[in-house]
Amino acid sequence: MDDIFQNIGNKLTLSQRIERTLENAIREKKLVVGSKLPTEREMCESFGVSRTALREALRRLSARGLVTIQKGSGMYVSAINIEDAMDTLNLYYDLKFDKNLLSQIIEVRYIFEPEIAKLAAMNRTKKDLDILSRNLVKFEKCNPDNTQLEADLDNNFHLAITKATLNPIVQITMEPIFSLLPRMRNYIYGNIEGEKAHTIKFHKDLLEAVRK
Amino acid sequence: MDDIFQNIGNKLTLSQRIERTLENAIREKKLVVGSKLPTEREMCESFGVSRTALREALRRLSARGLVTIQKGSGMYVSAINIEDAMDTLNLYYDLKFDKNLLSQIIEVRYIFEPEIAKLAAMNRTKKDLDILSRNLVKFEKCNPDNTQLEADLDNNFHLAITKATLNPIVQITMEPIFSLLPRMRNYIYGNIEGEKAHTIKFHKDLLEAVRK
DNA sequence: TATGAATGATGTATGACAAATTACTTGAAT
DNA sequence: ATTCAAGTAATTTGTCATACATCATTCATA
Repeated sequence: MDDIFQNIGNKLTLSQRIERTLENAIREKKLVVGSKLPTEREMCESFGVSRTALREALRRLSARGLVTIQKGSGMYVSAINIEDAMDTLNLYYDLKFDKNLLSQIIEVRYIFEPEIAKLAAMNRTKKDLDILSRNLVKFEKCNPDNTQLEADLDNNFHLAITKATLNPIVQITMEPIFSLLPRMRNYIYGNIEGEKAHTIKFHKDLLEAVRK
Repeated sequence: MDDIFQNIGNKLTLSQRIERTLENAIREKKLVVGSKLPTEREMCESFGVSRTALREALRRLSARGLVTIQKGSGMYVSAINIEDAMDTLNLYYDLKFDKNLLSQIIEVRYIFEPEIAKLAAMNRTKKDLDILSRNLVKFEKCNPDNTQLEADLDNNFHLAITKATLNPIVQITMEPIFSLLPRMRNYIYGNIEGEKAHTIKFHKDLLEAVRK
């Protein structure tokens, strides 16, 4: 056990230690969401660090969505909203995007969505059904050349189903996958023969599943 | 349409504009993953900004996992790894954690995992089955008081199934949900009568599904 | 080859000023 | 005397400049 020689070089920088300290305080709810942080000057004093180090720590926290900074006003603890939380995930998919990923995403959608539809069927309201069937009609009527509108309708259809489940986790889980749809458009439409008819059938099946 | 009076006050700070410029360059692959960025001094000159503004932009980017900074060496464009991508999502779940969320997560797992098992059944190897059945034996033998080991085994079981699907999207999608398991331990074990027996049955069913 | 100095990179500290917001003071009108 | 408004002062974050510390790499030298 030569643990003696390990674990030396990974010491954090000062600003990273400040970042963690503040992050932990937020995680442990010692700093309440919405509350105003002390001013830079005050925090520099209490931490005993320079403005440089403190500011860089706060830049990191704001980039991650934990604090909001308003020039001239102050810095506030902010609740991480879903959009920000998924931003990173979207970026990840963005950078990894290739044809291989495409087929895998389609696979995931085809195995998950029927289950989502079942869950939606248990919690749906009449309004949800109206939204879905109206969307389907529009999609069928839609001019095949208007790929933008088609993609939007398609995307909205699936989002409407996830919302009908009343389970936010489903929404958070699926939305990054749906968000890839616009980028996949060029691959799907035009490239694959009979794709639209196939999509319509898939949507009809889903709608039927949600109805029952 | 009084759009005339909107959209004035939201101009970005200098460091935020630098951040976006670099982010776009990375998204558009003008900056390749793994490549070394110019030094601070060089970028300050070409952007025509101070070191402060540039550094704060790079702090944001590093916090989001887009660049890695090594003291004394330099700054590098880094591939966002899954762990970092999910860090934000985990933080989001962490701060939102309550009993309501708990039941929703369980719901998601119970509707998704059988489908994942089906997909795994099509791509599994014999080795995958061995891992799963060995895990199941360990889990049954495990001392009920050792909640840590139980949770780890449980977690590993589900991770092994997702890996057997050979679809990384499944893994990325499910891992934040699985990662909540350790935090849910106190709620699940001890609080719910017969939970372990129920879990074992669930695992057996999944294993059977993967086998077929 | 191995040691250590020199160089170059990022990390931190300090002081100054710019820009935006907030708080306060002052003044006039009721 | 009270209320409201405008303008000013104070506060706070944003940017710049400079200096030095700390770590990593390079290179010269023994």
